[in-house]
Amino acid sequence: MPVVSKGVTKQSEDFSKWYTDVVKQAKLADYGPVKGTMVIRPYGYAIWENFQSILNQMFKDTGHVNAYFPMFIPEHFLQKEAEHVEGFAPEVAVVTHAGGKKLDEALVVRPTSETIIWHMYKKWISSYRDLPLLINQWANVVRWEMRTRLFLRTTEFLWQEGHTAHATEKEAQEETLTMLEVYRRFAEEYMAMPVITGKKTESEKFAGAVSTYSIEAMMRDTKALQAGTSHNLGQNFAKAFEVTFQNKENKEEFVYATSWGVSTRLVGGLIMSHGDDKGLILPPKVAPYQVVIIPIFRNNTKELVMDRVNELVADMRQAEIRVHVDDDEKASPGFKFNEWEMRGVPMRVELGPKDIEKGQAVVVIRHSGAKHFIQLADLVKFLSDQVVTVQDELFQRALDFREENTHTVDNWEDFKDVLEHKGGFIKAYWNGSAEVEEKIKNETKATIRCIPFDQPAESGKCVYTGEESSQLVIFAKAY
RNA sequence: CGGGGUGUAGCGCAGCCCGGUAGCGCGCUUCGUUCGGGACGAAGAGGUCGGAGGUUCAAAUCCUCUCACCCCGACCA
Repeated sequence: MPVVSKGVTKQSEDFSKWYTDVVKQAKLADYGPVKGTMVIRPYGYAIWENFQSILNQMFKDTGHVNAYFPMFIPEHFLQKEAEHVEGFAPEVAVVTHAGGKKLDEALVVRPTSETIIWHMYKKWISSYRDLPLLINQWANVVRWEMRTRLFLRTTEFLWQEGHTAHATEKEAQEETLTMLEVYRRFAEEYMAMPVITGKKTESEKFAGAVSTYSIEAMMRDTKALQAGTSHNLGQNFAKAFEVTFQNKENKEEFVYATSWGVSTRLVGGLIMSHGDDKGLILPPKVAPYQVVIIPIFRNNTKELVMDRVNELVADMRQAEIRVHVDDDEKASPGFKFNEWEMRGVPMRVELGPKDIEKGQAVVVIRHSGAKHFIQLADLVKFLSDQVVTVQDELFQRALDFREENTHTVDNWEDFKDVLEHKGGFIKAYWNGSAEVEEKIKNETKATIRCIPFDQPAESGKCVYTGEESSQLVIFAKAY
């Protein structure tokens, strides 16, 4: 027999390769024919759909409604906000020809929708009574990035973008932080992915924003992933698009804005937060299948086993457990065990004639490998409990991992040493200078991920200059 | 845009240096035996060798041009 590679590359060998192997072998996504594009396959899309339905409810619970704006934007719209155009111009795709002829004005394929949305908001807002306007859209956007990676950075990606308009600066700031908190809860409670919330530095903020906030997660190679952002846009877009309203005092004023978004990048974050050398590990709350049943039978025991399996499936569905039965007779049980472990299903139930004789089933937990023999009568209850337990354990495990790989340093030598030999997040004081931030980036490739909300009471010394500084920030190499 | 690589069956690759009948593994189809940690046997199907041009009696192989994708870097809510 020739040596055939089975499974995925080990994380310790080549994390990047591991990631690509998992995405492809677990059938989450595939490369599209155009550079940087991605086909999201049904199993990957099912994860995204779970994200969508949970987030959508959270948006509605915070007062937002959905709408849809066109993907084509007149080129001059983008130029109305100076910082915005500077930030996005290099990466927009532009349509110059359509309908068989050259267009009078080229059309930009949206890299984000602020401009077209604020063009419309101008028509819709005239009084304080029209505010706040709280709209979200689920859409695709296109950014012509030079380097792409499946889910993490693709030429076209799916996301949601919230765009809100407010009468006061205070309200806009509250909205910005409310949505960041929605993202934090989603990441931690559903994706089991611990995140650090904080503010972006001036150089890292969104093009056109007054301030940007983000949630930052640590991947299993200890690199950082910006998993969601929320921007306070101040009056920048209102001024660019002349969106004013009359306040209660009958005075005309520019509207205050926010925007916030998360994308299919979150799927990449999910993969890299929990996976191991066997492949994907999915938290139960967002897994397409929470349980996979592997029936084990021969011809003469098929009916016996499948009857029992069908009963169990009905009971599990009753209990709202997402269950899949792999009754493919072409593949052996051993093959299926490996296959579904690689695809990250949180729990596996094995049921064969021997089990039925004993009135039990074998349950194996994906992330721990723990094996349980459970009486059939107790099975649904056990699995329901495990949905919660596994979810908690995955979060705790990811949190422990992040803490183990977060280092506090107070001088430049240690900073370089830790970054080179240990990696991970570095907590250090920073004097607030963009110049210093830039130097650190150039010398080490580490960037300031955020200025965490969670700040110590006392000040410290800037890790680069030694100056007394009040801000403790998170440095890391990032995706 | 710079550096490196790869285009040959659905996927992964060999063949190219040294021109002469296009091959291997996996997958796929059919049948049978299997089935509790990646089963086995037998019989099959499947190819404009990325594209264009050139050299030659003859090109996957040599030459020229070209296109695409991947990796590293620069760049990047």
